[in-house]
Amino acid sequence: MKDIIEKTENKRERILLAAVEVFTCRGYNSARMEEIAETAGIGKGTLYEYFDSKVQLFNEMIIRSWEEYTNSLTADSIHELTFEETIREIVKGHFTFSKENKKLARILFWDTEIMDEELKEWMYGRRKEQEKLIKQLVDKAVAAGEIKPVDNKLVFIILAGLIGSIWAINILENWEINPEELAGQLTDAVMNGIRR
Amino acid sequence: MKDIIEKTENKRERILLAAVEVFTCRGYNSARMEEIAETAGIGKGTLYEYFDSKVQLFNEMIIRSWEEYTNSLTADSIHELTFEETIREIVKGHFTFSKENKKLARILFWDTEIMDEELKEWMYGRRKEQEKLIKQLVDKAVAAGEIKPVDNKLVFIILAGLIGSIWAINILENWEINPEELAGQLTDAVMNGIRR
Amino acid sequence: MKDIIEKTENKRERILLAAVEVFTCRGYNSARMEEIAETAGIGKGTLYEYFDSKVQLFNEMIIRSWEEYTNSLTADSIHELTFEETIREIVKGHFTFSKENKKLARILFWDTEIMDEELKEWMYGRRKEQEKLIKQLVDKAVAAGEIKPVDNKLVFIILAGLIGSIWAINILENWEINPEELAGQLTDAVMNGIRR
Amino acid sequence: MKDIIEKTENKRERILLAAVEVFTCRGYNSARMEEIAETAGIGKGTLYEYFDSKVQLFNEMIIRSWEEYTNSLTADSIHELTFEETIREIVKGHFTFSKENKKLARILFWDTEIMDEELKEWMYGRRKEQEKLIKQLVDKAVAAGEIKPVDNKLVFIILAGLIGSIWAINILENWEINPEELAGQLTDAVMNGIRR
DNA sequence: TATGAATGAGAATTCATTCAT
DNA sequence: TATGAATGAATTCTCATTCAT
Repeated sequence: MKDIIEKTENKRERILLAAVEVFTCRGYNSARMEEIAETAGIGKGTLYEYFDSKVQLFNEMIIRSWEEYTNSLTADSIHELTFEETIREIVKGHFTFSKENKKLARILFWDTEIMDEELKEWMYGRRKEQEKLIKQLVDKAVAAGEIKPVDNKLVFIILAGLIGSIWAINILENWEINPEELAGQLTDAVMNGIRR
Repeated sequence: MKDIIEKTENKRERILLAAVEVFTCRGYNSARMEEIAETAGIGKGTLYEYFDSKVQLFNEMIIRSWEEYTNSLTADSIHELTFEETIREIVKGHFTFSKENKKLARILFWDTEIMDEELKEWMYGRRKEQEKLIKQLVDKAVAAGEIKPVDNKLVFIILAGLIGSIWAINILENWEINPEELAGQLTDAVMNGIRR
Repeated sequence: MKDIIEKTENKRERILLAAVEVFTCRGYNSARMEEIAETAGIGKGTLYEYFDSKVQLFNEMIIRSWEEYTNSLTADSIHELTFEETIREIVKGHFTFSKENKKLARILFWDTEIMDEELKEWMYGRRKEQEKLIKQLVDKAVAAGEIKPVDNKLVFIILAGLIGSIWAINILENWEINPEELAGQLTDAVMNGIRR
Repeated sequence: MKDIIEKTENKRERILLAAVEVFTCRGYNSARMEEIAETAGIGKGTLYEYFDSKVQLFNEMIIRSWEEYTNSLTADSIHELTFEETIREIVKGHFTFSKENKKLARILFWDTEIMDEELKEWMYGRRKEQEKLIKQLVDKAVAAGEIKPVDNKLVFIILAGLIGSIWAINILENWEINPEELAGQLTDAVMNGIRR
């Protein structure tokens, strides 16, 4: 991480990278602006040339991280896949991201305490987008006869749940499982159920 | 809430109720001991007659709330139910509790950052208990031929995910859904899958 | 000490004994009224039935202890002794008291920080009394030709100094010396000097 | 004092000077960090840029003051003096320092209660150094036949006593005496005794 | 533009003292 | 008279933010 930060020329970029590092390690409240500055290799005062306040820096960091996350999810090929394949890809992508960015994932998906109203609203908007996307997928799959005519909101809940659960497993334990394999099993369970 | 606190005679109880109120509204770090005292209708110093520190008060509040939660889940009849019925009861119970204790539920199930090591360990133990319980249910159901010979850890993940997801939905929106109905639909999806 | 306190019937007395115990162990600032109450075997509120405040309790304790100290010094036979014998008795008496009441001695003779103006003045008066006494002894001895026609204030300084020094030695180290012997040596030095 | 502080450019220095002022006037426990800051003419937070805590500031102040004290004592010519002259110089030096730093002297030489273990040990070491020095002087003087073959510890006690006494006289009264004169008289008494 | 020394508002906690019982 | 639960003023220390250089 240090190397990446050091190599980055753009100051704003360096600060954001340092913010990820420090906020995820310490949590919002325990993170010190000074440490962020040090990690970015700049002076404390310089932070305030690029960001108005701690909370604004945090918000921008979250927004940036979220964009990285969604970029990592959206494969170009997604439109040509079946519903089942799509679900598998989404679960796998999320799991991979969570595995690589354990602590960031927690803040991103669960630490609502530290968010101010502005960020909460922004986050709500993003989640709604996700929800809409999933619902479209479901509706398309239902129309195509691929799955039962199930409530699309229900499917979203199930998927969001699985995804959250994966994070929890990921964070609380050190479960060494292959993203590919887990995605396959979960998708199978969702598609076919567990009844004999 | 105010009325309930005012009616409570026992001081320790009043403080714990006030703590739930303030910690859940503000989050741990933004919660002020003074506000908790005011909410409890007592002096600031009195808090410290009953609890050693802010962190201890928080921990006791969490532990107490968890116990209330588990008490609300465990129906006496659980041993006579089929696996499917049991799952439905668990989901319903969790949803009901989460609906009634929205903000508490977030802290209880997701805000692990603010917990100190002691509390984290305690919580981890409780979760392991839950996990064990679910796994036993799964194994029994598999043995009885009720469900496929599925990995019991996988089922736990799925259930924990659904449960977490319900909370998220619950908190982010004001989704007016009947616990009974939701529990039925989710259980059906888990049992039978969504494939046509 | 505990036994003595327990045996004492008079409440005021018990509190004063407990105050000596706690103030000398903890120092004024670290002493807690609650601990004094506990040591005295009474309720915290009861302290305030007998003493107006912490500082007043401290003052009364000091005054009482000082009286005990001076009582221990004044032998009845003092008027029949020579100057040299008197000095020896005073040094010995002080040393014995300091040995038995190490911590009390420090507070009594040196901890002026914690004294309020009232107590400081009282203490000043007591010291002046001592000074006057010594000066009278010196003048008498000079008149009797027992010692050189030395400035009586100087002798007081020397004696007070020796006495303070004894306490310091006493407290800082654990010097195992016989009061009798030390008194003899010091008195000899003072009387005859150290020049060969 | 105020002027000296105001003239001092170095912040650390200003704080130490202010600390002497406030700690000696109020005593450790009654001294407020805020008052020290005000006296130093800086903000409260700035104190903590230079010193970690109240106790650390106090310790550094003591150590610094002690060094000033010992520097003031050690004349270069001390090795060429006779024992009697040396004693006279030491007493005079101590008296001069005590006169100029009345309240500081009390804390430095007598207020051991408020010192934490670390500082107590440091102080104990310094005192042992002094003791060793005096003992060497005594042994040399005995060997040279300058004084009686007296116990060197006894002489240390006597000297330490005189020195302590001087402070006490100094602080409790406003005795206007010439250091030179007092040193002469005391040294004479110690050397020759007071017996006619 | 970059800096970091200086700041002071704000928070947890303590404990002498009060007062209803 | 005796009590101890309740109190809140007072204190240390933190750290985001500012601003002179």
